[in-house]
Amino acid sequence: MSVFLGTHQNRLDAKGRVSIPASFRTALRAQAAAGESLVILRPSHQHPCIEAWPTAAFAALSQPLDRLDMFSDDHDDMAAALYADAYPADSDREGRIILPDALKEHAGLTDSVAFMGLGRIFQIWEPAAAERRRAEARTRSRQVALPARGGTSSPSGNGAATQ
Amino acid sequence: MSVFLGTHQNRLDAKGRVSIPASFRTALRAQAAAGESLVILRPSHQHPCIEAWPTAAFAALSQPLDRLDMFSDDHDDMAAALYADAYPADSDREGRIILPDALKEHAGLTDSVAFMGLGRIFQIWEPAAAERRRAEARTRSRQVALPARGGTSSPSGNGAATQ
DNA sequence: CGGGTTTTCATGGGATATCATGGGATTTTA
DNA sequence: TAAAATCCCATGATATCCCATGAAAACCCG
Repeated sequence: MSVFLGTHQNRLDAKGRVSIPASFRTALRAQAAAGESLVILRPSHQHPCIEAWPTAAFAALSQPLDRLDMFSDDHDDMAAALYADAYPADSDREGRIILPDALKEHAGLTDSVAFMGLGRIFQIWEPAAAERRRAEARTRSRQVALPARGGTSSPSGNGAATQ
Repeated sequence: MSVFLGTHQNRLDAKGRVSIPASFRTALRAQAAAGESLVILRPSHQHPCIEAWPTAAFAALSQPLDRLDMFSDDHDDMAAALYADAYPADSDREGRIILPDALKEHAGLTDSVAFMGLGRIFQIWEPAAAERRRAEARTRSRQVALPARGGTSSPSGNGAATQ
């Protein structure tokens, strides 16, 4: 079920803390098991933003690794791609997290932060970049639907898709 | 099944609340599962108005995403287009909701609000804009009806859900 | 079918809880 | 030892919850 909806803007304070929006916080807490981190943060490979994964969803990403020989190059490559840039984050009592400097730089964050819900995960953006990204996604998502008409492309059936 | 019919006008009050018309409320409540939001609000991609989706209908929109590779650009675009501008809303005991500022601005809402039923969903408009839109739709639907002589356009109003 | 009663609806307001923001003290880490 | 992280507390704004009221709609009875 989708849980992260909408785009919410909060401030990054002088101590480098930012409040996770309450609805995202509630959704993360509902999914986090005892002793787990609240959320896993990693740089997006597609955009100048941070991806935020509930811990269970992130763990599910690593399941294909289990099928690889632990000493193979494939295993090593995937493990590096998955784990080496990922950071766990827990919030303080007020629901704030601290973002690692490398991730802040990747996303170009300075004083305000936009939390963009994508259903199963959310992304953390510089607010103006987030606005541009949403506009781009609206445009591109129309184009996604159209070329799949004849069923020739591998994303099947999304002529039915949407908006 | 319940459908959203008619156009109803209510006031946006000083606290930013507006009553969902009783018939729409009844239809939404009939469809909402326990623990679900009553309705999902998102900006229309075609008109200066807000689209209001029963949560189940909105969830159905996301099913095509499941068929895309989660790490593909197409998936990311559609997830952003679908979720990043969508906000869940629950009503208070009197059946009122609060509209997010971004959506109010998109629809140009100030003090009155028009709820326009479109069958499976409804739209929320500034009342004068709603009136102009209904007039335009009447004109355009006549034009559509004429070439559809062979019954090509009569299959289901799936135009309702899209931009 | 009309009049009276009851119920529902939309609107308004106040109290309380939550949220986001800010700051200081203490502890941990490099 | 200094910087960073964590913990704790406070506050204004907003959302949520609760209650009231007049108008309109629905209902009932003769």
